[in-house]
Amino acid sequence: MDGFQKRKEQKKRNILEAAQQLFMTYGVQKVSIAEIAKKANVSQVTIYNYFENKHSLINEVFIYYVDEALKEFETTVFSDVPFPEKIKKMIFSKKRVANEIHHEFYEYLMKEYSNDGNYIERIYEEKAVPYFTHLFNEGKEEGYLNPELSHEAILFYLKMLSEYIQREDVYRHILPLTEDITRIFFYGIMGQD
Amino acid sequence: MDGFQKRKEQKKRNILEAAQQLFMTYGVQKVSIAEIAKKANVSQVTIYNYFENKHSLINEVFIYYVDEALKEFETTVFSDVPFPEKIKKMIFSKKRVANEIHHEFYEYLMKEYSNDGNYIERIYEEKAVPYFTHLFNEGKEEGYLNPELSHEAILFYLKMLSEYIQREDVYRHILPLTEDITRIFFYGIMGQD
Amino acid sequence: MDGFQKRKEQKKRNILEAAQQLFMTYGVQKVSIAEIAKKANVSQVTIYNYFENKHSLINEVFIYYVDEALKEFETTVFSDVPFPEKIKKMIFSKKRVANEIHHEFYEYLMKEYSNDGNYIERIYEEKAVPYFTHLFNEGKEEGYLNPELSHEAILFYLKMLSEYIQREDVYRHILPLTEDITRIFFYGIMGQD
Amino acid sequence: MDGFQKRKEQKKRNILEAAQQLFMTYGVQKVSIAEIAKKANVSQVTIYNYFENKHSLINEVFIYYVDEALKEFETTVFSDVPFPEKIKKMIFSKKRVANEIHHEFYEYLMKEYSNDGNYIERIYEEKAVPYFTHLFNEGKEEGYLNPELSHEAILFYLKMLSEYIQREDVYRHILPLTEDITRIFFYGIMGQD
DNA sequence: AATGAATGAGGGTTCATTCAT
DNA sequence: GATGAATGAACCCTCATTCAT
Repeated sequence: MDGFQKRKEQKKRNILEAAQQLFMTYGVQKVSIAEIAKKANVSQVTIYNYFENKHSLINEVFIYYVDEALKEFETTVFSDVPFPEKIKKMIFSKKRVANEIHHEFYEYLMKEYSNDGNYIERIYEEKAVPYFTHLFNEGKEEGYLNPELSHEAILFYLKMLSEYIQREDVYRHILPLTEDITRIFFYGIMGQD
Repeated sequence: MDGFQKRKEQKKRNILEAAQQLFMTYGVQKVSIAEIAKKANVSQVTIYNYFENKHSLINEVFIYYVDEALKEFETTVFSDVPFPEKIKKMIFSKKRVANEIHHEFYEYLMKEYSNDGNYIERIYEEKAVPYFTHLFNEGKEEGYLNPELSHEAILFYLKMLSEYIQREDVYRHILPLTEDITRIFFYGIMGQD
Repeated sequence: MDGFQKRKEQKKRNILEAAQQLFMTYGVQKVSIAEIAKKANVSQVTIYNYFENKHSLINEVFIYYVDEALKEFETTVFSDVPFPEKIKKMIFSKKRVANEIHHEFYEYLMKEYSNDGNYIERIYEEKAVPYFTHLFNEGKEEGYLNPELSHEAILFYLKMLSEYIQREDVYRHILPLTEDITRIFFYGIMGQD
Repeated sequence: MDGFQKRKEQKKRNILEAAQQLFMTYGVQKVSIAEIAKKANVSQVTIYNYFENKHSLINEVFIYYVDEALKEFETTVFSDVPFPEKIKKMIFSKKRVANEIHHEFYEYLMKEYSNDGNYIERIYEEKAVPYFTHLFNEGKEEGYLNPELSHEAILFYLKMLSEYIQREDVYRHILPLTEDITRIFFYGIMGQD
């Protein structure tokens, strides 16, 4: 890729990142193309040179986002730390992790253009699920996971937790509860005697 | 309250309910005043006669909604069923329960008009928290709750679970996992021997 | 129809007429909603309150236009003047006559929304054609029309002539030719001896 | 002209022809510079290297078009067929002939940039009119033309007919009427006894 | 109190045209 | 000379809100 292409890619990435930030802060619908253009320091039309329309942009932001999250997730899963640490990291990492798909994006795509969502979902199944399987098997071998539990149920909790914690309004409130939340995840509200 | 007032109240309630339904189906931003007016069989201006502006309407819908949820919650807490049943009901009831505040409403109010949210929050604290305390004490007495856990942490899980499950897209996928999810909530992913 | 309705109708007519004039002067595409609004002394949105979108407006202008032309045409056909006079009037009347459908309108509707055109065409066939038949029969009886000629061919000339003459740029140039043009229509370029 | 110049000329012609085709199919206004560039396989800027702006391009396309038509016209006029055949050919040739100037082009130039039109008109007068004179004299000599008729009036009919028939929507409908239309042109609607 | 009518502000999108390489 | 990238202006249309009855 020559310098020309490179700069183009860079600009596209700028737009994507500006859009991503704004989308996450204000929601997809509230953000206008004009705002994104301003934040990315380009004209509105430039955005249209890179993306067919707003929906395309949203879609690409979404893919960009999921890709980045997947990478981070992979790193965590194959890192050299004990199982509980991995779990903790996945739950509380304020950085986005793969098992979490921001709610509004998802709903938006699902509702408005239901077919596109499937594409995302497919990628997700193909890439993320194997990582989870790996992780859960590790957990079981080390005795941290009740082998009778279905992967789906555990996954459900993980997704829910990390997605929920991702939310600004939530995150602020639960920082002091970190320990207890982890405990509940591992031992339940009943705890162990 | 005379018949006049009564009819007036009724009309207001019509508007609130029309708005609520539309908000929940399409999201707050996607719903226009015109649509609400149509669904409530009134003119747009009539809505402005009852509510200062769209935000006021959203706010009142929100309050209306929380009130209804609180009532339902109260019924559950003081009902004559075992503790685990109550928990299950709170988590999986597809009907709205008080510990759950619909995501988009909440975010909307928080983000756009952060002061108003406090009002809601205050009501919430004053009414809902005591119910929770009652519930959790009952749980502890009956040995279902690890007394070392903070109420906040348990509450966090409850809210998260019920809110998350409320989502259409989630609900469909986790019905078969009901048992496991409850189990994790009570005993954690590690389970008990 | 009460005064309320009446004023509404009047306003709609204002918009239609403003639009019609602009369309005829500058062509359908060159005219913006803003211009029409300005000329009709209303806001842009008011136009959208009366017409679904620009295409709807064009369509209604078109119908309005055809209707008026039909009325005028009817008057001419059943008026108490000799056949050649009627023909002359139909050809040279700078006012629009029914056998003429402005080119750009027609092309626009045909090209962009080909189904709508059929509706117009149907009305046209049902209403205009009988008038023409009446006129042509009169012409034949009085010996002004070669009975061997098909109605279609004569109609073709009539439409063509009046539509063509309607054009500003053409009209200016052919005023002095009126007599000859009529002559050619009746007797052809060969003339009669 | 060296090979360099030649290639340059070729490129310019490519652009002109691409533009002409698009203009005739979709109308002048509907065609964007981007589309022309795509069809001519050049960049948008290249078009601006050859033509000052869109209007210049339209203008040159127009001239290009008239030139081609003139050539064709010349061929017809001086061809070795009887007068009536020439006339028929000029009227019904679906190929463009010189006495016809495509409506939209003409209107566009006349309306938007009325001064330029004169230039075209001048060329037209200087080149086309002599051909017509030649043709009409031939017609008179052979007894096909009423010598009392002004050339202008006959020309008017010719232009009108060929231009009108050029229109897609018209052409389809009048094919079966060819004979009658010619007859009317020669003998009028009254016919001859 | 209720409504039909009207509107200013703003959103997404397109286009002719220019900049920079 | 040729191009990819960038843009200001304009267009169609929507929406929360107000006016006038």
